[in-house]
Amino acid sequence: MKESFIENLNSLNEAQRLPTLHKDGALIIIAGAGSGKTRVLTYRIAYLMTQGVDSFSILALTFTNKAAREMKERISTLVGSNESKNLWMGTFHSVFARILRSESDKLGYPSNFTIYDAQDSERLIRSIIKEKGYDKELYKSKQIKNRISAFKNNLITVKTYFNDLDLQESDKISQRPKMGDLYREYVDRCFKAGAMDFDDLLLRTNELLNRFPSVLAKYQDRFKYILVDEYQDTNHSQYLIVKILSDKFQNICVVGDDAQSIYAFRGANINNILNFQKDYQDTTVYKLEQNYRSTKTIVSAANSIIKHNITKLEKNVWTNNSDGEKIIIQRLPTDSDEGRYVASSIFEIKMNMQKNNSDFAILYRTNAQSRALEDALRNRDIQYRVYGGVSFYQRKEIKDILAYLRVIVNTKDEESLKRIINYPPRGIGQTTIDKLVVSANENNLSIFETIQRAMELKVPISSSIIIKLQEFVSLIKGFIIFNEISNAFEISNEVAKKTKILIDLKSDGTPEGISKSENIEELLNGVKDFVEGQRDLADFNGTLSEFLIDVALATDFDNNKNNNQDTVSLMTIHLAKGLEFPLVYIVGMEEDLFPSPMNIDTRGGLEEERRLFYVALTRAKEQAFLTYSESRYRWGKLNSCEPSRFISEIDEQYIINSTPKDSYRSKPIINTSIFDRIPIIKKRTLSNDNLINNPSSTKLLKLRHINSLNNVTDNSNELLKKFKKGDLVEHQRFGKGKVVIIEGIGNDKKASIDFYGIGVKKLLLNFAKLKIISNA
DNA sequence: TGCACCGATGTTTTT
DNA sequence: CATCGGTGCA
Repeated sequence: MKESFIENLNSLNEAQRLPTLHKDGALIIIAGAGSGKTRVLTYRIAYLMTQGVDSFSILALTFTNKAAREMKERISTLVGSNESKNLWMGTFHSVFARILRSESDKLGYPSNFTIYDAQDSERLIRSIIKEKGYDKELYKSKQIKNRISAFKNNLITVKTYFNDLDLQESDKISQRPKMGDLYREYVDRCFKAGAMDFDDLLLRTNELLNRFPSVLAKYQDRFKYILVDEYQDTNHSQYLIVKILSDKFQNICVVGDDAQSIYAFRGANINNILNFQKDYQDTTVYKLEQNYRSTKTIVSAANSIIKHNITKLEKNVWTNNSDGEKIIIQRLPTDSDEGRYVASSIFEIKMNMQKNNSDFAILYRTNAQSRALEDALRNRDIQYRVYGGVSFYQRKEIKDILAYLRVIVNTKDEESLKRIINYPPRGIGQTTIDKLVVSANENNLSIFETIQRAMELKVPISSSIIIKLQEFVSLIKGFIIFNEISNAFEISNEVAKKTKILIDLKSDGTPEGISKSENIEELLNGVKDFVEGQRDLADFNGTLSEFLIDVALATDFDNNKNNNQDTVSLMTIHLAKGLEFPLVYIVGMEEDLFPSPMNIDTRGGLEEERRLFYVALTRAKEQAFLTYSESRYRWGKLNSCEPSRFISEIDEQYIINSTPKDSYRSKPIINTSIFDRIPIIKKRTLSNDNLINNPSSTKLLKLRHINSLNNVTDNSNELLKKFKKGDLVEHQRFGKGKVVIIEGIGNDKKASIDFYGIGVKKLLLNFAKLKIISNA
């Protein structure tokens, strides 16, 4: 084992090997994009273990659970799975949720505390605002939630808030004098519900470590070596946890890249990495500057972008890789054209260069942009997977089942209880729930207790409804008993069956119902996998409460369904951090979108957007494509757009700016995609000498030919083909209107029509009863 | 109380 | 455009 590991060490370069073999003390590794920082972390942990450090004493904090899992796998191949079994690796949130779980009694929490996700928190805040009768225009639940989150991430407790006149003053100025009350009530209600939100997992950990010296000593002694990945994205709360835990041994290794700090909006403090040397005396600073991931073109282009930022650590990222292809910049008329362009381009590159779907990623600034891309990929029969967005666990039907499970584990969980008390409908309406909430708060009881004691508490509810409530209580109590003798899978199955949720959805006949029931079945499979997967782990039993913690902190990447399928990846740039793909499309390169308009008023905000662009571009190994549209649907309305300022910040020698003919903008888009008419890399063949010798570019020359073979046949009836932009039409219900745009193909062809006095409607031409009055 | 429909409203980014 | 909350009727 050891010999082969030493051999492996030789595969590291000098800059990587030095921090890898640096055993004790504080070290910071400034790692440029693609410089192999994960490798250094992995090898360093393995090295520590070969030096006699027990894996039990190592804590590694990563940014995603997926990163932790992968790293752990690699370590176990290096040193053996038995040796690495006890490593503590995971995100801040999941590691400290685990610790809190075993120490929660000290803080007055049940060990089965519920973890509220962002949606739960917001719902609770909304209902508090409503109960208190505050103006919901002034107190927007989302804003309140963000503010509370910011308080927590900066360790401003309710008490601190009320001791801080400046804070209170600033809320008064912004017309929210009740902010403090809301904050207090929210914290109170979470506590009563036995619930922690995401920020609590960090805040309460700080509380735990600061208030209980024995607990602190226990974990300080245990974690003799601490490693933190993506240190540039830690917030103040996380920073303090790391600081206090590492205080005893000071064996702390942080890895990060200030140029890739992109989470300021959730409290990430770039100063944590900039000031690391001040926090630990005798810090050794290492820099990884050689990029192994990308072509010279990508690396240089990315450098030319980040150069525009003032706040940064100096470093010089370089590569020995080949020049590679230039970055293609493509302008398009609309967002659906953008989708078609990307889909066609992927299709053709796949054909000509023997690429798999999984070699491609499409990155965007906002989740909402995925739709047009998905439509286009589906039309081309290209398999894809969208990461993030509304994740699996946030779907209504999933959250409903999970709400049952959460109540079973913790009956105080208010949000979950409200969710299921009348689902499926059992005659318990909003008024009843409101009365229960009021009574529960008056008597300092949970809603579940209040229901059971409704009579003696004299809650003004009719006896017939009380009976219904009792039935609900018995149902839940039955589940609780069942759960005591079952694993997570058995109880989940029982809930889905007994409540009839699964069967009702399945038999309602609608496609939505079917798909929902399938999702629930998938959830059940997931629980099963969880139970089976945990079996060999010593400190896990596959219980429901373990599963719920896992689920609350799971992201899309952790959902291992379809993981081995060959799909194009679609995700936001944020989610793409840490990943790499041979071919990357960055779409929506427009002002008012990227950079986000919310972030352009301050230098710091704009610089963060620029770092985001830097992250996006440096995901690409071989080639990057940037696209922007001249118009885009937003909130159902067509808006015109300008190219992003970031495009002009890229050094011109690295790009090919493909500008379509002026004429094609005005042409109606009918029957064929415009990309069947316009060769994708048209400009390349004309203007770029040094690409001619490149074997891959000769392959690309054939693209035009393939294009013509790939026209999509339009099987819609003849009449439908006649509609075009500008036509005056009449609809049975909406009256007269003008065709604004036509999109889609075949039976999917749609027309957006501006009806007089009604507005723009999008109609499926196959179904809409439309008559042409006059042609454009 | 439940359900169907309507209109208002909102989009950064996520653990 | 999609979701959500509110309203009004059975």
